[in-house]
Amino acid sequence: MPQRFWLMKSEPETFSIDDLKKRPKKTEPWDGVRNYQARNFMRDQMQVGDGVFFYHSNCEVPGIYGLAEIASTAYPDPTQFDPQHHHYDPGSKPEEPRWLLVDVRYQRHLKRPITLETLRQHEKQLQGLAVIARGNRLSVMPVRPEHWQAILALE
DNA sequence: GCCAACGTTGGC
DNA sequence: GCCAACGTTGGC
Repeated sequence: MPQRFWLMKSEPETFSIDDLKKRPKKTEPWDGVRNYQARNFMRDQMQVGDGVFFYHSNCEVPGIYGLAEIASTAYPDPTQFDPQHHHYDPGSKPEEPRWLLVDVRYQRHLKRPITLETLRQHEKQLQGLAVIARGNRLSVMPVRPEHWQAILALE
């Protein structure tokens, strides 16, 4: 199967690309996804080695700040079973987990961020890129190979 | 199955 | 902090 590409959002105050770089093995379980469409991408399509744009959302300058890769296939997100956890889901049972995650491994920072504003400036070239679509709220979204290349060329 | 109310996301 | 967009919930 050919390599796929993804864009994954994180609020940098919660977990930034710098945090990912500091993790043991530079790898982190991407927990807390509680959206079925995003879960299905992880469950059905993500493969080890897929490319990831690490996107900072809900911050001063939203945009892509670094590159990462998918480091595992999907497995159950343990935080869904922890009553103390912010992402606890009382409706999910261990024998039938509702929510999954993948491990994400740091690759590198971009020389400078590719901001949302920059992406929008290239909307012609990036037709269909979900992150610049109006009202889009998905935290995990696919990036077409031609868009991946075009965005990297903006670095 | 409809749809109003509500909660969350996330840019600005 | 505002608020538009949109997903989810729950009454009917």
